[in-house]
Amino acid sequence: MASTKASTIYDVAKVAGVSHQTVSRLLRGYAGIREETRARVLDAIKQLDYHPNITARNLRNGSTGMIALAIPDLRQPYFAELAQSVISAARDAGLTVFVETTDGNPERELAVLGGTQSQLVDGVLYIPKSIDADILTAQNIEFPIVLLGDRILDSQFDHVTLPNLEGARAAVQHLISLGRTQVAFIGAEPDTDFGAAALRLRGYRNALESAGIAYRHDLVIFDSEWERHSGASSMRALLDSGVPFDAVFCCNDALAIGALRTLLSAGLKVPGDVAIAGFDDTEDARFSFPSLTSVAPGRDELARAAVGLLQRRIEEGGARGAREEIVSGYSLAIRESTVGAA
Amino acid sequence: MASTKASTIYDVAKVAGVSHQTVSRLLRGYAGIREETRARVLDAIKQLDYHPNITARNLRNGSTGMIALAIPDLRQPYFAELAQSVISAARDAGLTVFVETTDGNPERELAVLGGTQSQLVDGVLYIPKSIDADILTAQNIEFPIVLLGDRILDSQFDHVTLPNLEGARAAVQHLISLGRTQVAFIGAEPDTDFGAAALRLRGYRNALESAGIAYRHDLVIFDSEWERHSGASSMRALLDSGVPFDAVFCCNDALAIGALRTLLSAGLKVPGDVAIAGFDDTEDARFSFPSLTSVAPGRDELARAAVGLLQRRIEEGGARGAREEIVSGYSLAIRESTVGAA
DNA sequence: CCCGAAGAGTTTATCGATAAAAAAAGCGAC
DNA sequence: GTCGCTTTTTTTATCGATAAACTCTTCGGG
Repeated sequence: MASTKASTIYDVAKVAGVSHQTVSRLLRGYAGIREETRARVLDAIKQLDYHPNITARNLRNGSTGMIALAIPDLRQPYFAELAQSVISAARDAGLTVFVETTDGNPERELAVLGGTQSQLVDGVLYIPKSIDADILTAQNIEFPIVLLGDRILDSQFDHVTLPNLEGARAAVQHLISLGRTQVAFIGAEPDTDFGAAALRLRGYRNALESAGIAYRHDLVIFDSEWERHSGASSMRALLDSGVPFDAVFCCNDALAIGALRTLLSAGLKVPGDVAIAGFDDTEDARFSFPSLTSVAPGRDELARAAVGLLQRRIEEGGARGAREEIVSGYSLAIRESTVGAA
Repeated sequence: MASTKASTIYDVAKVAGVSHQTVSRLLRGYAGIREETRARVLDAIKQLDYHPNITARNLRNGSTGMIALAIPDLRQPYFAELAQSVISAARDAGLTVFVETTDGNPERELAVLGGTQSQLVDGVLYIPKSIDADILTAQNIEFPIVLLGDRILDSQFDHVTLPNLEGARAAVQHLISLGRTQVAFIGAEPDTDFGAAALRLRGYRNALESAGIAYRHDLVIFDSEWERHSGASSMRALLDSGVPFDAVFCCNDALAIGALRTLLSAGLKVPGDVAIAGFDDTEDARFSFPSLTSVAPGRDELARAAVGLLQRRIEEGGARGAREEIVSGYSLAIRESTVGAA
């Protein structure tokens, strides 16, 4: 650490009566060292409480064992939980993570890619929010990067994403199976055919279709913020529109929590009057009242896959293999907001 | 970045036709450089898109511009929001943060202090959970460290904490001002006179006293987890005990959210039958239904203070000044769980 | 008895920056 | 024109590790 003078391999070497190189070799598991010498060096290491200086090693080796995690905002539970999973997965992989929050701000999202600290890390795990594929491609990125999360667009980059379509379809099918026929959708995004919103909307339509229910524009609410407050206003808008509905699928749990709040404060019963389901299975979904039915992507699995993929790319060095796309599995956590007593 | 050969100070020097030292000096804002030379160097820097190698600089300077944030678990909103504030504050201070999650596990909490990466950072911002002052003191820590958060114990270290007693007192006074007289307390911890739980309990007792209400053991529920699930079971326990109560103060919002859920699913009206207040003012408190009255510590202020203090300690080097203790301000966010219509 | 190969260590160069010392250039005064 | 002083620039050493090249034993074979 900065404030104390730590011992170096030279100190160890001096104590052990060998050259620094012998120490270095031993540390890196080099075979040709006599048993007696090895013992002396190990002894010196213990005696001096020597720890290799990572910075020096990094400088020499050119790699740091650190990855950056670019994430919009830890205040949102979905991101916080994802970050936690990534950090754990990275630790298991022997990497340390360096969290860079972007606020979903395009400028800051870009800054991460060119920023000062990008040289400190071996690669970047990127959870984009407002940046789209074209901008990203135009950046001419020449280091390992893996995109992660729901808002992944078709791009040249490796990415790890959620079963958007399938998950949404399963949730909506569940709502329909309860006898609901007027299922609203909150969280559509205008003007995109790609991305999580579009895929989840497609899953919703798929489910309607297979149940023989006609798709209706007036049940689809646009909302590209996907936060609690926007979910609350979107639901307000839906209620104000006067269009009758008996269920809602929200693109994520934050929207659902906000929508749920609006429903309850409007005096409606959930799930009596309106059943509601979300996506992400964040922890707050389990403790709302009624608790929230939600699509649960394998978050840890996702994080592990992303870290693993990034690590492979780092090891590959320049030689880039074909782009990879990993999609996690999912399950549907059914709770009170769809099958409650109320 | 690892995969591409970045240009160095020597490359810049060659292009500009000067020595590397001239470049270095210019970069560090040294005055004695002729205008014409300066222009040539700046030109070369731009031309080569040169960025200084941080690792090399760190090795030479002995400092890294990075701090570690040791935090139990990002999945808990309070920690996630605090982490977000710390990261922002650090960025403003020109530091980058390196998040280390400990799961509140004593072993891992200790590991952070001796761990490999501790040499990578200039200091540590430590949010302890299960570790106590004695253990920490015994660690013989010889680098800058600042303790942060609610669970700060009396110790030899600098720390930045919340107005535990005052905040709790204000919340309970508010409950009493609504005419509630049987105010329960969830989140007490056995066997401690220090720490947030004890201080908040004292605040609770203060409020009762000044209102002339007798303190009653049967209204105080022990809970040292302070999580949603434990809040739910603590409330369950309180209800099962049969002790009548018309208000609850919970030591944090997570407990309150869990308790709220139990109350509502037991068919009680909030705040009609029971008013409830929490502590932390996390975002989920604002979107529960009813929304949750909560003590709002100045989280950003807290984070800024902690980062600032740590930075000062880092700059001081070994020469340690007197221990500092900073307590943030607070306000009470009054919401539906105490003054709702229901 | 000398040569070559293998084994065990040591010396020297390097990563890319900063710091200190040394050298060169510029400039006014005598 | 050159001495001395300041300004500007270059040279050399250093941070703590790794990599490559080199030295010194030891030992077996011809």
